[in-house]
Amino acid sequence: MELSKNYIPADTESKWYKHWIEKGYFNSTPDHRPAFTVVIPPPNVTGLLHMGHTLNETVQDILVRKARMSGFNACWVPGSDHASIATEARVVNMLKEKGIEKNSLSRPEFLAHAFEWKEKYGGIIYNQIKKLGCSVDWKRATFTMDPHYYEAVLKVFIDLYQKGLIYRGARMINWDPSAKTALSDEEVEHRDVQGKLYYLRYPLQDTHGNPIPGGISIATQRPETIMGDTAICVNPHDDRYAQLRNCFALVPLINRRIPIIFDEYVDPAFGTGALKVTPAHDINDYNLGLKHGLQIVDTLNDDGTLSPAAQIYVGEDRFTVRKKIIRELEEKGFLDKEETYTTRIGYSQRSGAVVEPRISTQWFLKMKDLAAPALAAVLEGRVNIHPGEKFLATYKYWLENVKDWCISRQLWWGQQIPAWYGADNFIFVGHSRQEAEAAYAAHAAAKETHTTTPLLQDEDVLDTWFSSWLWPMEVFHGITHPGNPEINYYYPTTVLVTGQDIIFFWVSRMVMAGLEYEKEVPFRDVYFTGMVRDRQGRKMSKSLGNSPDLLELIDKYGADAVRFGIMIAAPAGNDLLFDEAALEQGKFFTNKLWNALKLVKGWEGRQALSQHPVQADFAIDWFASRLQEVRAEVETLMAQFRLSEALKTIYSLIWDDFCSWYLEWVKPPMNDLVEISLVSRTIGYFTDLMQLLHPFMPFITEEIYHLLQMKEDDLCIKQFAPLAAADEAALATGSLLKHSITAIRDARNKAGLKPKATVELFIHAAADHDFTKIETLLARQVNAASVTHTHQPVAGSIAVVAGKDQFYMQTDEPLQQKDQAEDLMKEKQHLLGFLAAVEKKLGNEKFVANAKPEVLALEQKKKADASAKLAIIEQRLR
RNA sequence: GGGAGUUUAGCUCAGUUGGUUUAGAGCAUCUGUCUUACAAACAGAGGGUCGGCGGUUCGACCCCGUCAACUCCCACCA
Repeated sequence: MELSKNYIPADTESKWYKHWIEKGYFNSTPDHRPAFTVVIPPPNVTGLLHMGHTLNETVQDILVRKARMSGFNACWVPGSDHASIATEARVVNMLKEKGIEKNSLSRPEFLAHAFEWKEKYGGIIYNQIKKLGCSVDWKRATFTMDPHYYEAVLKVFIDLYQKGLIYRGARMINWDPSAKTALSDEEVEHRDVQGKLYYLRYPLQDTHGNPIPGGISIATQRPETIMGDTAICVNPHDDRYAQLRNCFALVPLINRRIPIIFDEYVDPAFGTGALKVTPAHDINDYNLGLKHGLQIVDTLNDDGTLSPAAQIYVGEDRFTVRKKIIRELEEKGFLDKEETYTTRIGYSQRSGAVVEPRISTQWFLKMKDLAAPALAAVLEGRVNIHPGEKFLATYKYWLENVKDWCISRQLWWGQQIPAWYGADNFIFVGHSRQEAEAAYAAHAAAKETHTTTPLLQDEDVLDTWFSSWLWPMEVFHGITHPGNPEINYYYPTTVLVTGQDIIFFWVSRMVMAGLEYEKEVPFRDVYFTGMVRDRQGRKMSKSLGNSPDLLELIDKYGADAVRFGIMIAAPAGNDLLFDEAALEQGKFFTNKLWNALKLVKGWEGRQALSQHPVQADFAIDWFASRLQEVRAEVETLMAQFRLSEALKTIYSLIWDDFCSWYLEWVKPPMNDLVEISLVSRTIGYFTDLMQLLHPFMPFITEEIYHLLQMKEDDLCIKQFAPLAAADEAALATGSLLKHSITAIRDARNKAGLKPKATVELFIHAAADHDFTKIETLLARQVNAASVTHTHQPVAGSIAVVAGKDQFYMQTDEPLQQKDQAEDLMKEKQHLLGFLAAVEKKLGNEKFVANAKPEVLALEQKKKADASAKLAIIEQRLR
């Protein structure tokens, strides 16, 4: 057996992963046990796991493994999302590289290419999830375009349509000219951009059509949209423009006559106080247009080029036109000036293109009635958000001000909208073409029309989130087969772990869908992980190149170290600053575990009965209690989702308590025989520690567990024994022992004793301190030839005051006591000051009157302890 | 513009209803040591006026006010 390893080798990792699957540990079927259900936030099917996913997946695996080991029927459902826009964009690019244009293909042909792509790249994500050790139930893997899922999405669409919640309407929407699709507000990212503000001079005409000299100057960032202007707007209280009532302006270059309108919306202080109104290309202008009954001139095509309505520059790209038109305006004297200006521009989150506000016919979902119960569920605590208050306000605000959801997308990759259109404004929404045709025929019969216009299905697909919001239900077929045993058993899920950035896209909408279709929230707890940033605090992004490759990291450090590194630095809900140094620490930790294993395994060949009758007894008792004490702490921390702290606690238990204290206390001298019970007890503790650590670092713990037990069918991943009570007295004595050893070592160092120098130790212990159990251990740890209790200072010795105890040491080696008097004086000063403060406090009537009894008792005890210590010090100084 | 959050050692963070915390941990730094599981270790050391100011209190990292810096979300003025 090779024990000196850096970290667990990759083949061992995959060996255990396979073994767990074979033994069925990841599988779940409904049974008598309570369920612990987690559904994975499905990653984009063609994506790669980035560090944000790694964090999320690790957190979920920790919770799931912990629950499984605690006796729950743990079920973690994996899956992936078809991610309509992002995936379609990638498929289109892939086809373009092959020289195939999307619009040269039929819809089925394109979908065939897309599914082929999905088969090829969809496995990458799953492979990464495996490498990370995620204990998901692979049999349940779901894709949001699986046949049953597809059906569920349509069913919900039809149902909501029939309930009157879905409607078709013309709206100003966010248009992505690159993907040629509408985007929801949430899919638009606003970024500050240095732009230019152009001041254009529009000629004016009075009510009779005569020119008014001078014209009017108007500021705009988008000179290419002037052909869509249908009014000039000024503030009615702006004296500068009061005389322009009923006058007209002429759009430069095309000389279209447009009215001057008055509205308080315009801020007189901004720009020139006059605004050009382009209802087709700006949401605010659109609203103004509605209010004032303005004409709408749409000067753009769906790909961002100018339409014939623009009259000039037709067919040229909007940004090219901007450059050209400015030149022309300048040449023709319409440009007054230009200035630099910082503005916020909307970008498509999916394609990166600059979003164009545009009027278009889309499908919408009314949100108001769905939002109210979803808000109530959270406010009433039926869904608990972690960490606490932080996201509650945002969630509340969004739901209270929710707008209707634009759910149609002009794409092919996704669930095609089950709506059919015929002549005579016939619209049918239903499950199949047959149904639609029957309805169409009936419609025609009723109207007595004999049209030959064919029935056409809506070309658009539904927004990806319109499928994702059913995720916690449909992974258990809850929509397609309501009330089936699985949905009844697993729903609501226990906890959702996701990034805080999709609280609106996904979390709130899942709550809505869950309440609508299961009459119950989809999850009890939501744990929001922070954003993963690099060590300079920058977002991880492809463009910065600061997002490390997960598989490379696993290759370099091992999956356990990656999980350790990412968890140790991830405070709940706060951003995580990713630093490879933390992964290194994880690797060092695994190394420490190997070394401890090496020590314990080394004992196996030299066991004997009763070689160390007394010496290790206390240590063994103490560690049993210490282990239970920390397990209880870890339970509490994990119940509060304070995973990072739980890991730190376990880390310290293993490194400090187990390795540095316990193993040192019980370790027999080299080549000595080892008592059998010590070996078995130590192995017992070690395996317990492995089980405690297992949710965080599954591979190494399983491997070490196996090497300690050497039993094929006994795995670390199994259920963990229930918590036992800790012996308080043993814990207190253990602290006393640690404390004493530290204090004595400290004094030895200060006295300049050699590390191996032997001393004689005299203890003057406080009344409530019992050293009898630990004297032998203490003596060994500090190289004391003998330990004696004394009631007198020992002449010519080194004295240590530690707490209420004092230790004296005598040695044959020369002592260097030079610093001692100084140290004691310092401590005396400090104690005097402290005592004065306590006495002042106890002398304060108001304090004594108001303080709780236990606080008062504490102060009394502090005073007594400090006085006792002071007495000892004074005795020494004399 | 509106809202939320953060600010404690060089870095990342703890600090639980204000009272043994004259503020703790890990990492990093420095100094020793290859000591019999472990130099990927062990033994030491240095490092903070708890963002600034003011207030409440016998007592404030903790409560209140104010200012500052940073982060995020929402809305968005041409």
